[in-house]
Amino acid sequence: MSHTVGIRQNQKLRTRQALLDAALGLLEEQSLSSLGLREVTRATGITPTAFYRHFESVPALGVALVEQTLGSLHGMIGAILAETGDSEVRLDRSVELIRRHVREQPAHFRFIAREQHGGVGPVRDAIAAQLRLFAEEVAAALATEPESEGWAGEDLLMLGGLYVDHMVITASALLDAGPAGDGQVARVARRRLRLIALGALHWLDEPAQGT
Amino acid sequence: MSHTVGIRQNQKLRTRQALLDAALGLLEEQSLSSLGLREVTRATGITPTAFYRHFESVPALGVALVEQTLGSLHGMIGAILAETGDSEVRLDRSVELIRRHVREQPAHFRFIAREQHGGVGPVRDAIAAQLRLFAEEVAAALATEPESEGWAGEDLLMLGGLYVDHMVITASALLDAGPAGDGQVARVARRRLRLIALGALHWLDEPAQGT
DNA sequence: CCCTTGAGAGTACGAGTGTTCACTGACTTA
DNA sequence: TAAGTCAGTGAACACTCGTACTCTCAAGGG
Repeated sequence: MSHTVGIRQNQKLRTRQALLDAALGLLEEQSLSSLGLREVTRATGITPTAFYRHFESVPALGVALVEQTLGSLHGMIGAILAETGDSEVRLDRSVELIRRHVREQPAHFRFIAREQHGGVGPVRDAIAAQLRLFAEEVAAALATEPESEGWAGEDLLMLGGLYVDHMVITASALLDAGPAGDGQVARVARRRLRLIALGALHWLDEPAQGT
Repeated sequence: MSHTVGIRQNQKLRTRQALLDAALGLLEEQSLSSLGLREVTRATGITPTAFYRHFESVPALGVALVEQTLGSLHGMIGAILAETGDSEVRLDRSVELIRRHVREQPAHFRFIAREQHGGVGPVRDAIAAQLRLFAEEVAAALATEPESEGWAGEDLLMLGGLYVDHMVITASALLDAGPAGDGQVARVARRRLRLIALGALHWLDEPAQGT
């Protein structure tokens, strides 16, 4: 039939995914700018030349990896913020959710943390674009809540970015701590978020002044 | 005389510094894990072999670079926090100070931002150690202020770390924005810090609960 | 059923890598 | 001033790297 995916196309996708997986594994202990094309293909089990059938370069593979890693997390934000309940409880849930994700897929988070400021321009840009998107999603979610009444759009985006940046910091700290010591990290992360939420609660107490 | 530095020792220090400077320059567009020993010596103007007279490896050079870069900033924190005046004014001064430093030595800050989560373990550790030291210095400075009365030591450290992490984020954002667009970045950074300070102000409003 | 397509193999090339070695020659010190 | 120290040299080692070729051969459309 015409609509079947096709054995061939299917196999190509599997190889492509194998390349991405192998690269992610290798990136646990080095950064993208030092990752060799041959190294990736060797770990995948294909010839160096075959790499070009899937990506035009290693940076291009990096960008694909960013989109696959962060793209799958977009639903998460809505899910957290849609939860009803005390903001305190919600923050605790958020931290716990991050901890679980970091435990389950450490390599993905390490990759993002590492390449966010890494040496490969296109990958940095791809990550920055995704994180900006996250910040906007958080800002949009916050806007629907009663506590955000009277907030300027710019300030909502500022707060969204603040939360997103902290999620990244937290993920990175959890990675560094490892499964053994991430309890303490999560504890501090909760307090940090609580302090920020407290600041947001009193943001409109006095009229904004200055710049 | 016996106490003169000596032409020889002096020249050695100059070459060592030339290696550090050359490396820093090369690291503006790549990360340490992809920086070659030959590349550095070529930019310095010495033979690859001579590198070993100064550092035992490229990662070791990276660690030296961290200490030189962050070590020189330790005085800064005390200077800012010792300032009297409104906390609002003080935060603005802090952001302005960072902006000036980033403008003057962009390569240093880019290096730290890049290698904080980079692929070279010893360098990551060196940066983490320095930043932890900064957080402790900030916490100690905060402890001397009347607003911090009643704060637990752990929470002071949490707040210190929060400030330090934000300084790093701000520096990185200033770099990405460039001299042209760093006004907007500084503006948002001020608001972020203001919100955090506001949260700290109300931290003791209600008794701490939970973990 | 044959013919086109395309993922992957295999080979080869020049360039770059970290590291070792014996060496030179200017500085230091006794 | 003679002996020793040591920063830097230059050649050679055994790699790895990205990329350009040609080639194979199974899948899929006419």
